[in-house]
Amino acid sequence: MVTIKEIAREANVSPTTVSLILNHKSKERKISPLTEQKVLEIAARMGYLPNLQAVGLKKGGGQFSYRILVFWVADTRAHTMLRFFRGIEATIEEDSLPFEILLQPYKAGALQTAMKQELLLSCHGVLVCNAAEADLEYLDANQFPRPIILYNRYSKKYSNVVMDDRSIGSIPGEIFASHGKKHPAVITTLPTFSGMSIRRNLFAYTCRSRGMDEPVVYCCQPTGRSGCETTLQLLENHPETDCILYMREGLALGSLRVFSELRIPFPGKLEFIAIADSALDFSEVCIPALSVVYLPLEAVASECTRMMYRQIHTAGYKVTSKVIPVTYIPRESCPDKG
Amino acid sequence: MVTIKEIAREANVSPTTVSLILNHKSKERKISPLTEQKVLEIAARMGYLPNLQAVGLKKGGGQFSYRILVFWVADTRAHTMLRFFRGIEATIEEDSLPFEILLQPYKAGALQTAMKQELLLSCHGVLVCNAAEADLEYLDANQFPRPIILYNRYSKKYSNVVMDDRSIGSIPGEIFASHGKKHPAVITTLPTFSGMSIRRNLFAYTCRSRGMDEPVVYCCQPTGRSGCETTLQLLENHPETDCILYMREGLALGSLRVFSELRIPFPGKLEFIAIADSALDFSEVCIPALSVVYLPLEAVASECTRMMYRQIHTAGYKVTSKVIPVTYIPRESCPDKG
DNA sequence: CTGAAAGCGCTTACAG
DNA sequence: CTGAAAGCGCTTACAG
Repeated sequence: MVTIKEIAREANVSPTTVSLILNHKSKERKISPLTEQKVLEIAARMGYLPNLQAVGLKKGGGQFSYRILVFWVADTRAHTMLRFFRGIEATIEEDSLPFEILLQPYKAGALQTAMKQELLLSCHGVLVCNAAEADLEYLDANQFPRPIILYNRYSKKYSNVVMDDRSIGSIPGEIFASHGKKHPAVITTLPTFSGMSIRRNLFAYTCRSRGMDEPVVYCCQPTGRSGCETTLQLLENHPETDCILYMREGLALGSLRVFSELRIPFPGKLEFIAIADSALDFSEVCIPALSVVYLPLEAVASECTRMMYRQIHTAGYKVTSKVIPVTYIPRESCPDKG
Repeated sequence: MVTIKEIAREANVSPTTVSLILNHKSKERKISPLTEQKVLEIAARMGYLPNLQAVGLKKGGGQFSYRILVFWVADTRAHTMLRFFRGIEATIEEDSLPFEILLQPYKAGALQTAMKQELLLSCHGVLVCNAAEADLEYLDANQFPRPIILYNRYSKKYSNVVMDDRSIGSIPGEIFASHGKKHPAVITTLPTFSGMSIRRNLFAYTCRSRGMDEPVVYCCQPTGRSGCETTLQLLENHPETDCILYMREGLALGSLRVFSELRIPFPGKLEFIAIADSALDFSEVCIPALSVVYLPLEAVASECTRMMYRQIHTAGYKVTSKVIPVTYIPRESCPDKG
């Protein structure tokens, strides 16, 4: 990076003069227009950019806040992250935390590439979201200069906040069982983290232990259209299906068209529940309105934020894990029985 | 902020020792455990936090990238911002730009509060999104130390990238007219920026000039539920309505329940078009699938990003304005006529 | 086991 | 109109 000094040398003036000119103080300090012109030209030619750290160190004096780096995967889970972020923002405001949130996108499984040493040093704390198994292994195998908290991933080494994956899976199972259902199905995307498998396993386990069939599992792309097509396949291949668990809200929303076209009534023989990971307020007005296991993303975000504050402030803060409970919201797709 | 020096004084050791201890180098440098303990304790008690700017200045040597601050309003427009962000990320990757994107939420109309001098100095460029009128006035009335680009707002003072608001309004008008519609309606939220008014005005203008009625306008909250209720009211009060423009996609999605319950068929007498500002891929599978004026958020983001790069790199870069065209996508709610 | 000193890149009070 | 020098808070090679 070119510095003010190099420009000064090139222009045959002092660093002081260069600094003044670059900060638009030529007028008030009466720098000659010629000098100004020359310096500006050279700065542009050399591609000068201020070193923000030096500027900050000199001007800011102290700092105003803690910088938190949030690593998140920029893929279809974007809607989820949105609620998560709003949860962080809300908590920062609520607790008047001096936090500055910096987003750092990364590719699933490539956390290692994104977690540069210099990047870590430029923040006070790190929140890792959506870590894949490979990412967790990387975290486990290395030491880092700043405190790290995991969102929705289990860990022995790092503090973490998770949702109650077991309940997320068992609740729909219990409900379908109590409604006398026998032939369950699951529509899911490829699992992106272990929690998804836990949810599915607990659903299957609950179904079995309540005397239902082993759930039929259909896997699709994370789009509404794919949810739609997959649901159609499921119903063609397994017409006996009487209850469906959608592992993502978007898949359930996509499927509505199928139910409408096949004239499947709600309430009726078929019931379904979706795990609602999105920010859509649309699930309550669609037809049928979705029964959902509502993921408490804001609560998780809030806990992550507060845990981070404690972690940064408390020397020798111990690894802690917090499980946030989930809510079930019955609506038309699986109405409560009196 | 407490510094390493102050801790050193308090602990009766040198700053060097404190630095070593705080950087977990006690072992390799054989600092006595007593000293370590003492310093750690004092640091914790005094609430020490490293000054990242100083750390960065010393360690990083140079910098690795340009830091861009994105001011955005954390409200219901969150979905829009999501697509916008992905557009930025995609362009950064595509062009291999050395950009670091920092999100700075702010409240509509309170940009002034968020735009602290120290914050601006800590970045290389600023992208202001969702500015309200008051925010634009603030920007116009003041000078800033870093280049500023406006997203989707017109300005004489700052470079900006806007969507073609006139077409966004006129396209639906032209289409309804060509389908022989006579009684248009608009369902909107309160306008949050001048572009929304332009869209509405152009729609009304197009309707009038094509011999249709003046559009009936209904205003609602930015939720699916409110869109649903408002549509019901509209149809009760104005049963003659034969075409509707929804100013937000979420309002149209919310209204689907009404059409279904009133057994209004598509295709049929009634047609509607939505301005699609969201990231939902759901509009193509809902019933009826939505005809939309699709806002080119990714293209806008891409242009903002590239413009920022030029702005930062080119001394004396002039104020430029770029208009991004929109696309119309016909679907079931307003099918194309042969 | 510990410390004095140099220096990262900038800004600014002061001197000329 | 311009420059020499101090200093922001840290890290680290070097000396002891």
